[in-house]
Amino acid sequence: MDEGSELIQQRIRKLEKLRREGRDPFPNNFKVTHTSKDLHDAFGSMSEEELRSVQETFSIAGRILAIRSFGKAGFVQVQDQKGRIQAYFQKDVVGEQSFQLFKTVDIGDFLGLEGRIFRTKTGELTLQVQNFQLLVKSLRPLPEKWHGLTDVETRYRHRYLDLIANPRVKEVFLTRVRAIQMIRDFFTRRGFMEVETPMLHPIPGGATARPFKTYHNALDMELYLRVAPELFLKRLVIGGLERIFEINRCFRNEGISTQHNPEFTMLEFYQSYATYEDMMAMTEELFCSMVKEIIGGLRLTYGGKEIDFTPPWRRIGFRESLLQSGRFDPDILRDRSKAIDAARELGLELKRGTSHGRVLADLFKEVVEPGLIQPTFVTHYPTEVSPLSRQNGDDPEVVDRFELFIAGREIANGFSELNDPIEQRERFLKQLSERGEEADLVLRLDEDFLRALEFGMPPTAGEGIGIDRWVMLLTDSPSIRDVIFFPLLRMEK
RNA sequence: GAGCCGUUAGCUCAAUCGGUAGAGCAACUGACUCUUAAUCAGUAGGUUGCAGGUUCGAUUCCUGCACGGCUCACCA
Repeated sequence: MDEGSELIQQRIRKLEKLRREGRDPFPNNFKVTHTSKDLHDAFGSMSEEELRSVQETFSIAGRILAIRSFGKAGFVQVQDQKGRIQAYFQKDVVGEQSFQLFKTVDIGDFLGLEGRIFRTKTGELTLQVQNFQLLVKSLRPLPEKWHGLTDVETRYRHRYLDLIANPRVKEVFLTRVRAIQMIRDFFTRRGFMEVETPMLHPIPGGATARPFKTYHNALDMELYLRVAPELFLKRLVIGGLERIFEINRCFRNEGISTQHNPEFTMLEFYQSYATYEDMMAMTEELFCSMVKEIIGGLRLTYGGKEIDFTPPWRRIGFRESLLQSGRFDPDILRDRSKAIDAARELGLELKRGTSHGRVLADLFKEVVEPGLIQPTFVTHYPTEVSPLSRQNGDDPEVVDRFELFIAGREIANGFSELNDPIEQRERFLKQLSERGEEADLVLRLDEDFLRALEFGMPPTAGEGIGIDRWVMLLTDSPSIRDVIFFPLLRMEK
């Protein structure tokens, strides 16, 4: 603690004075009967005359956000989890001794308040305090009330201050919680079982991203934090769990940006005897129900752009989308070198595996993706960039896969699962040879997964949805850090 | 990892051309029994992110570092 700080010293002196007077500055015997919201809900529409007949007393507790005090009376604004309410202290009502205590409380302290409800001259619903207790003496001054807390570093590092000072922040996280709850309900109602699979993977798989490495002492074993749950969820499908979903953290040791946090939350779900087309239909249904429930309609505004979720959403083939951009010679689809030329013209670096499909995917990312503002399913990606997807029956060069784009970002990725173990092994091997130079990618053949596949996986479709990015859309948040309580930051000095 | 921008009182922000670092809120003292950015009078609060350099003199100019933001790259 910065013991030199005068403000903290003052408060410590107050705390010591309370102790000397025999008052506990941190008691825990106060019983709460109501929240601020309970009172607003019950009495918010009643006039002062009507309130006069309410003789009941209410006990609420919360943190003081503002004090407006006079000689022998005073108002405080108290905040609890559900909101804020004003309380009125009068010397004549609470008594001389209690009023002296009231005079010493600070912004930031917690109070337990008991009293009647009334409406002030200016019309504000207010608790007329009859008895109260200091519940917590706060030792540090809160951010200023009018401008609030805007310093982003403080907001992220000390999220509690952000939550206290900026009511909007609580709403964002409330929306996040509601969205996740709705996803659970959606899948549970459809007979999906929620499961948990390992975070610690001996071989990282299910996505091509750099993993975090860790180590288990007793087993003397290197482990990786999972980059995706996919391969373990499929093992469960092989075990006969036909409908499963998991909502949990994934970890990728990549750069940090407004759309990337090293740990993020992903929903993955799998349904046997379904196809990628069923997944698209389900995604539409899931997202529309959430938007309707949370926004109250099918249109929302993100970053000033209106996004319309009215189904059916646009669907376009991956290759078609490249041609429709009007930026490319159609031959890029047939001729790998033409595709590479097009990429060079755009100034793209092609250091990764430069398979034809990879190059086309890079062109797509550069040219098509940013323009996909309205919800759009892009289907039939090149097989070369989709190592876990089932090939299309008519054209083995592409897979039965889609990605959902909204506001120029990838939100979901789903496909009919590849369940041919021989083909899967070949795809893995191809992937390994393509990326062999990139040693730190730690790609290894997951023999255990391949063995499981050899026992037979029912035809299945699966999908992954980035929850954080979806919540960004629902809450009009420009940065992923606005929807994660504690985004990763460098250590403070 | 690269580029650009930022860092001044607890919070939000000023500070002319390089010339003694200010305000509002918060805090402290006093007045005030319906305020709500309460009001009024007064007081205190600073190693200007850190370390160097230039200069008679640096918040200001230069270099390095730290942390943050945005953009790019890697990825989802």
